[in-house]
Amino acid sequence: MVFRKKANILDVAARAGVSPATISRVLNKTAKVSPELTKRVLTAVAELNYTPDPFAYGMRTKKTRTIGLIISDITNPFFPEMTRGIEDYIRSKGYSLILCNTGSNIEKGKGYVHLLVSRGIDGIIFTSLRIGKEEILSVLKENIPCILVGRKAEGIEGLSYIVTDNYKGGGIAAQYLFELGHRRFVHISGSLDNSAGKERLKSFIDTLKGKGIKEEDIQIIKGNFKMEGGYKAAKEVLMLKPLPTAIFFANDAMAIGALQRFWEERISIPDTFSIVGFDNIKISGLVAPPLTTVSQEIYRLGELAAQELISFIEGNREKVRIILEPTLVERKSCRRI
Amino acid sequence: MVFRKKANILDVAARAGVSPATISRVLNKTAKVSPELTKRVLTAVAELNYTPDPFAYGMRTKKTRTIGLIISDITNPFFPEMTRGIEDYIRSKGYSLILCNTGSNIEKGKGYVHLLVSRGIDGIIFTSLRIGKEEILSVLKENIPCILVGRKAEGIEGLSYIVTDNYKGGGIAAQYLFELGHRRFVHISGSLDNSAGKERLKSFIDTLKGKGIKEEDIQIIKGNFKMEGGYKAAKEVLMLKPLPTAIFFANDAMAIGALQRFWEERISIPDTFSIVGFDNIKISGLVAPPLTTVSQEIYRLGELAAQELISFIEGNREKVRIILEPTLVERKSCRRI
DNA sequence: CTGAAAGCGCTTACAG
DNA sequence: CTGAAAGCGCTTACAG
Repeated sequence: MVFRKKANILDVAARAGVSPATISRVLNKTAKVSPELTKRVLTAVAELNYTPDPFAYGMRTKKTRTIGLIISDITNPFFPEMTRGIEDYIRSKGYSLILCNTGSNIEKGKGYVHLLVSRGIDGIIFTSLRIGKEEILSVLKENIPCILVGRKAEGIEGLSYIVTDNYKGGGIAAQYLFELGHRRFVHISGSLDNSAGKERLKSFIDTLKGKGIKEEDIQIIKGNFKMEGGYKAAKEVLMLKPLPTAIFFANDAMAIGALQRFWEERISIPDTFSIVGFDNIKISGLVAPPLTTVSQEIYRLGELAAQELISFIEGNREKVRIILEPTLVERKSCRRI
Repeated sequence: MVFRKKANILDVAARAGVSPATISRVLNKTAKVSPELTKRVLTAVAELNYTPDPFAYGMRTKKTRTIGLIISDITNPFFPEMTRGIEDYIRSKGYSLILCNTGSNIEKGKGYVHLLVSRGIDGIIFTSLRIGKEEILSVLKENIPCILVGRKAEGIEGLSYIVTDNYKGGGIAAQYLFELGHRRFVHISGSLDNSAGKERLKSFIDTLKGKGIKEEDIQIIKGNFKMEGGYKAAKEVLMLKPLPTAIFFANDAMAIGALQRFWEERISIPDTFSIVGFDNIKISGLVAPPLTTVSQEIYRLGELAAQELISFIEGNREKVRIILEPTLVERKSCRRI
């Protein structure tokens, strides 16, 4: 192939014997063009291997067909599954994904928001409100489509969200453990600055109390949704009095961290403790023992978020709140007592 | 805040009482501007909350400050760690990352390459050659900076790469297992269409033969680097005759899948088999038993790839081959016999 | 259905 | 050191 400068719309127009406007119209399907001209345009495009300049296009239309995803850390196993759901969907619609890891750092998060906006992305998917409500509000005010996944948009009226019914999920865990005969519980909570952590905690307690369990038999250890947090919490569990027989972790990552600690301490699961997690991340089925957990459709969560965001981008203005149902996935980390 | 149209460079110029060229020059530091004017420009920029239009900028400079990363699947735990290394680095340089999951589908991979190129990204990070050499060659020919991470660019002269010394890594596994007293081995290989899989296999065999182990005591089962592959391979291991005492998995994901299978079959590790993995992904330390593995610096691999790519983008033209050293991380999945 | 022309918002020779 | 002006490659009223 001879080296040749990239063709522009004028080259194609000349070759096809039409005006650049016509080229634009057939490529963007933005107006009717006669079959005759359409054909000439298409062959000229093919012959010159023409691809429209994305900058010029963007300058006119203000569209990048790019969306931003802001997460804390792609290394947290929850996020890859969700990210995959998002990326697969938007790709099918011709969009690309810009990935941003804040490391849970608020300033870094704000920096990403500005970066994305200054790059002219078409929309943003948030996974946390920790960036600050004012920040998100200001993006919304600029009319940039946004959506929140995995938690409710508490305190931000105009923000759409997609979540799993976390309140119901916590209840499922409580119910299951109770039916297995357990009467002394601990909950290792997630971070409590978001609806997911709060609802899992609250419903676990509510449900158990509803069954007549006393307050002192429902102990709480504050966690943070991270593996290391679970690892640390496991140690604290061992010092509890009275010792519980059942542990509900606010997510699988913490449960897996705890499993590790128990393994090190030669504490056998589920013989000593019955354990229930939350999320059903991929590896939960691969640890020993395989983890019983309240399952969220993580991939689906991402997919739906992407779908709604693109619907906003393409003109829909209705605020949306989608709530997915959690289900129990029974594996081997619990026993009847 | 009153709603106001976004300011453009003319607005700022008017406000500062200078020409748009001067605005451009101070913002891009592309020529000396007197302190006096610089100051006026800066305050006008601040007052109008001006951010340059990324499209107009791109149209003139042909730079997007965006790079593309093409991987098979972010859900494979190796990739998040690498991706994080990449993203952290490029972010610090003002670049953004577009994430592309091919699902190991060649056509989809090619589609991503075209998409990225048509979007005018500044560079591409590849993690596999499976997309097709012609494809990659054609990108290289368009003078778009590229780099390959995690495998050697076999058969593509002009492509720089960053890898771990996989040949040495396989040898480390062999040596370690041999010293523990093992004399009958299986290797569960990775996919063999890339240097990583091939070298880990070859050096394992070479090293063992060098110690006098007979061919029939070094069995090979073909794997694919995926968890499910390891799960399946574990079953095949059980039917081998003679039964090996040591298994070297070409990566941790497969080892973890196998651990799961062994757990289900009530086969105790390391009592029945000693197991060594490769990669040292985060969860390897969190399975039971914690996995002994040949460690790659995964995050560092990503970081270096990003660094070299940006150095290409910024003008460096020298081809680069960086080889990182693997090390053994001893945990609990092996025993002396 | 089609084309001529304006204009999107910048950067960068060019001239001084 | 600074500005006037051309031009990057498109899209989209406007006119016919």
